[in-house]
Amino acid sequence: MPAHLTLHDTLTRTDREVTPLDGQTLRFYCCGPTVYGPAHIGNFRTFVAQDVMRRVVEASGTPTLHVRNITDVDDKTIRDSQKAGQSLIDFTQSWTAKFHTDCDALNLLRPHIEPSAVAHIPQQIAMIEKLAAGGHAYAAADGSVYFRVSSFKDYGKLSHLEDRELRLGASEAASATDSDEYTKDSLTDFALWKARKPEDGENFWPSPWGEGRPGWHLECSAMILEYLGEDFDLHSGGVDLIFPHHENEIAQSCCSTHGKFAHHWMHVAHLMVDGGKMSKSIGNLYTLEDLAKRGYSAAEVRYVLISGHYSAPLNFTMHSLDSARQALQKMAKADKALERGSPNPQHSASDSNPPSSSDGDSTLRSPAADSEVRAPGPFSEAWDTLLKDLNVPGALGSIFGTLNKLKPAALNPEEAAATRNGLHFMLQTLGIVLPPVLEEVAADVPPDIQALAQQRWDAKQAKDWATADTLRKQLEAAGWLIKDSKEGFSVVAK
RNA sequence: GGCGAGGUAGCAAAGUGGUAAUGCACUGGUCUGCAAAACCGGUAUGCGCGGGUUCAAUUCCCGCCCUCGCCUCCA
Repeated sequence: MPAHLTLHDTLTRTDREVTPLDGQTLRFYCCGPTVYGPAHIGNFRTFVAQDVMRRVVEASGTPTLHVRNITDVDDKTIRDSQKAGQSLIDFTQSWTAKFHTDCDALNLLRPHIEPSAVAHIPQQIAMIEKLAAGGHAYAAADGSVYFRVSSFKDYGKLSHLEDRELRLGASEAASATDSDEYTKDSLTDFALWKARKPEDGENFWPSPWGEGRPGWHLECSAMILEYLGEDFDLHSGGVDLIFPHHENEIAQSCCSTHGKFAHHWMHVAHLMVDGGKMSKSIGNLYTLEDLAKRGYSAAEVRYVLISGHYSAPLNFTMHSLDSARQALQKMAKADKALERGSPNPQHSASDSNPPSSSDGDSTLRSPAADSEVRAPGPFSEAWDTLLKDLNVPGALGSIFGTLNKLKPAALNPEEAAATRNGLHFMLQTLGIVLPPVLEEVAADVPPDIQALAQQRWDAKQAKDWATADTLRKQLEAAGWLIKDSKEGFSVVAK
């Protein structure tokens, strides 16, 4: 199989091969969540795309070092922890735990390192000192420290805003009247260290410039230096982070080291809901919990999130979740047919795993559990498609196309086994966990329904079609479907 | 105003200089007493609009319209 993934690079605006600088391990950094509430599916779109990227790299034989931060100190975490009457640490830790629960449900591989901002204050202060020594930072009268954007000639290269003119829009007009902002030499300068304010409460740290807290952009630069060094393979985040966050990271890092910083930039487009942007006021900011209440599993959500190319906006709807459910069923059925057709079918995973969307991934059937899943087999077209800028929707289409062509039920044992291995390779790479096939047995059929169904079966055996049909309609009206087979019948919720 | 992404069947979404994957939905058939499942088919002469280049464009070029994002802390 082809060796390397090709990914679009935001900086050079070209598709480039993703290969490790050190020839061994792909080291990459993802901007993580700010933990002041549950993450929504838009946030998760980015994390899922990054997860697929990592899985593809690993599936192609390259180990990874995945670092993703937890932002646990900023205006929102401080504000909301105070509202909740909790310490910042307690507050952010509980939301971090929730984040992890959601990540597990979505079958996201845990980053190898997940550093938090408050745990790296000294590293951040050290970086500011370096910047100040190099003439890139200056302290304002109130004790805040700013980065002098004019001191970095490459500022704006990533976002291609180098020759932009600052327009004084509404938000800027507002911030310009903020006393904080008056202390900056230039409107474009950004905070490295924010002086302590009364509303910060207990949340401040000592520094050479007085008490305060680090600016948001700084944590990523400092933690990248700590765990990945001066330059590393790839940096990723949502498109909205290109400016100013990533631009500022580049400025901080390049000016405080001699490194080249990230060699590749991957940005994930936003998720839209019902054709528009998500917003709290519209009430379309869904969390996994919201969707679980509507009966949708995290696996179904994941499928929807990967069903559009990461670089293009994706429209999320309830119908897309229904569609995902059916698509997963289709895959699961194909998998089952392949399993039946394979020689020495192993213990049927689908039999041993209860249908559950709320359990952690450990109890779900994961192709990752199969030991010899290493090659795409008949799905090489899908695999090749995936390697071209992570074309997941193209790969999914190819997988179905291949399944349609192969007719899983008609393969000989060897072909079935090989096909199943290939399918699992692809599923594992996409992080798709197949659901149990919805069939026959419905555990919680009420006794009266069961009795009616039995009557219908008896009538059918007596070839009393009229009675049988009447009873079937009666059951359907009550919300139950009858499915007959040669041996008997089953009742399924409509 | 600047920068960026996108406009492909009812919905979603790939893709290509040579006439449109795939999933959902819908629909015809086989099978079934009838259904369900399964299997075999069908469903965009068309890819935002108008020009241009070309033997040939949805795919390249130009112009225009529309949607979305970013333009200081939002994945």
